[in-house]
Amino acid sequence: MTQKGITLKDVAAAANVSRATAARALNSYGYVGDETALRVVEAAEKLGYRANLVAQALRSGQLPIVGFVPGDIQNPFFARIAHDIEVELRKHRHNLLIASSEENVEQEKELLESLRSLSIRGFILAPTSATDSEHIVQLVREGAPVVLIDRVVKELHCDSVVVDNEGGAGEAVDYLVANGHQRIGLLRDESRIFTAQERLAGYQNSLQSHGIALDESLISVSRSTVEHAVDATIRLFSRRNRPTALFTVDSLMTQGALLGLRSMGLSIPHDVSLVGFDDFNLATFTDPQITVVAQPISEIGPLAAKLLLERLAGKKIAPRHIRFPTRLIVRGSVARFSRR
Amino acid sequence: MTQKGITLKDVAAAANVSRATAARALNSYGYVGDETALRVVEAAEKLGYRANLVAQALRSGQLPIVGFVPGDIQNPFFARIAHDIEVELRKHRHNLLIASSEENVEQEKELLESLRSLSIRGFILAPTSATDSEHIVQLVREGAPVVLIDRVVKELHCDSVVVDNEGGAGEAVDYLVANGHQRIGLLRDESRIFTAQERLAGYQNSLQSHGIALDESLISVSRSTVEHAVDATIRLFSRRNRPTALFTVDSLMTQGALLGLRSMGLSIPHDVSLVGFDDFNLATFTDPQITVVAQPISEIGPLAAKLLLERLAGKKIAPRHIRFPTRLIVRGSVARFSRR
DNA sequence: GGCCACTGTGAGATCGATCTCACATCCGGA
DNA sequence: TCCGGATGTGAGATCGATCTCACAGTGGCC
Repeated sequence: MTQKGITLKDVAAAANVSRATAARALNSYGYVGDETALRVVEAAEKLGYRANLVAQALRSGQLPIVGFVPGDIQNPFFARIAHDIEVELRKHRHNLLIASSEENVEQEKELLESLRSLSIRGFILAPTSATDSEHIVQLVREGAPVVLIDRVVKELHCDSVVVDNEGGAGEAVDYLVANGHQRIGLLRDESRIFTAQERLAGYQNSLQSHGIALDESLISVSRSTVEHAVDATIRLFSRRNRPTALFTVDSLMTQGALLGLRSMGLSIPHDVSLVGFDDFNLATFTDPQITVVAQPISEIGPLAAKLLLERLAGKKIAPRHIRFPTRLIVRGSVARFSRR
Repeated sequence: MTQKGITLKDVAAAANVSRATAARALNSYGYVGDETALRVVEAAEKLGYRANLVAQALRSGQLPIVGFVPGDIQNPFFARIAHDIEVELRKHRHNLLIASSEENVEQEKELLESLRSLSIRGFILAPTSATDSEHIVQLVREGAPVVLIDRVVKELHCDSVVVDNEGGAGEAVDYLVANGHQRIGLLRDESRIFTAQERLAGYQNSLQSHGIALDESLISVSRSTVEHAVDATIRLFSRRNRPTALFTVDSLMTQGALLGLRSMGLSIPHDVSLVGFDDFNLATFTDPQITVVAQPISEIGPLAAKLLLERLAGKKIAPRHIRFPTRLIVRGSVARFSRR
């Protein structure tokens, strides 16, 4: 019903040769007479023969499929990366199977389990947890090619492509300090995630290097969704001695902050200065436009795909850990702070 | 290297039975002694046996994978749908393989070809072209389960899930007319795409029903990207007798219009009123917020997945064509027009 | 007592592509 | 003239799970 079912056998019969010879002719290996080869190729064409990849996979043990497990495919960051990976894989006749972990470790484990029994060739993975990673370690130990993106897992010997979260966050805070801010709020997500930890560290380091004491009450934690970030923002700015500036650790939280501040009647940058991590299309549509730390998002996917394809091709070298620099894009959401 | 390689044979050996019996015990069919079954299950567990899906697929002719071919995963509309489909499929132990056509018919053809040789079970497809569809017709004719979303192809006998584009566009234009607008511009993408045609028709019908003559010079065509839409907007509003209101056919074009109008110093809704098709998160971040025709996006993916799964389960009924209504969300981007 | 239905199990075939091995030819050089 | 290597081709095995068929017990019933 599903497959028309023109198999190699049919082609061989049509060309009056054995299956072995037909295979040789079509895949050009071994000895085949010119005339025979031609006959086979023509028969294949006439019948519309397409090799059954599943059968090939059974022999070779591998399907031409790569699994991508992002935190959330709806996040434009991952959607972009998925797209780029797919383009790269297509060049090598591989397909991309996307299974979103929804930032849930248990789901991540289940997904990897199920992808493994599919004989998938390799994995590109944004691990949900920086610590609960035994399942990934196991995967790598068994020899499955794995490339980590966006986030890294300690003690894991595989390629990774990440961004300089600490440096980027530091640069953002430096910029706020340079504009006279001292009470700088931080809106961040749960620390389980690797990037959150690094960005927090960047924030702390920057403050410290400027001799500004860390004030825990300026840090607000929430889940990484627009809705939760709105609440966290309101909480943060409802206290008496509120921050004069805010740094948000990802684009969803930046959006939440924007909405939260607006609902409180606080204007940017007059009342509050704002810098967000991760550029997003919305940032240039607001008034004022939002100053952000941009990630080189267009490079992450293609590079991750390339690293993985090299592994698939059998490259045996030490794991490579690529870390891209970030870039501060100054727009209009930061104002100089002067004691009022 | 990739698979540890515990096969049914190993389990059978460990349990001291034949492969056939082991299979019976694990899949519970046919006759197996209670004790034997227990022994097999225990052996399987101890060895950590997982059935090789590729081998199963070779026999059954089908992998537990569904292919999704959207116009572009980076489009939040499709990203959301992809996510919803995936969730639905996961409940039935199926995986989702995403291959973006990038709105290119040739690429769409190639992708479908390559997915077919993968023995994929079914397809959810947003066809790039309303007319060049022989390849899809062919697919359906061969019995492959196909569900079309967002767009429909004429003369194609398969399930589809779309939105009332014509009605939605009509409602948007009605609303503008009700606010006193007569010179209503249209920013639309290439007509090859089904939704574009329908939305254009809605625009035309609405004007006609209000006795407003169609003015071709008020219609601007561009590719559906923010950048192209910016240019098209500027072109449209540079002419002497410019529109007092604008209707944009998708969210990318709405964004382009926003940027284009801003760059020309035209303010919304003072100088130009705006209604867009398709709600998008940015719409509530702008000032004023944008009035849009919203699609019930959260229902499309799950329904498409359900229809497909029913087909996979063997349901043999006439193709179902679901068309969801749209909803006008009035925000602040439309002002009453009074002759100045 | 004998026959049949029901249970339980294993040998081998099957899915489709590919690979190994064996068997033919054919040719040139010794 | 004979031999070894280079060519060309096919039969059959293989990958792993599953299914068909055959076979062997066991029990019940006439």
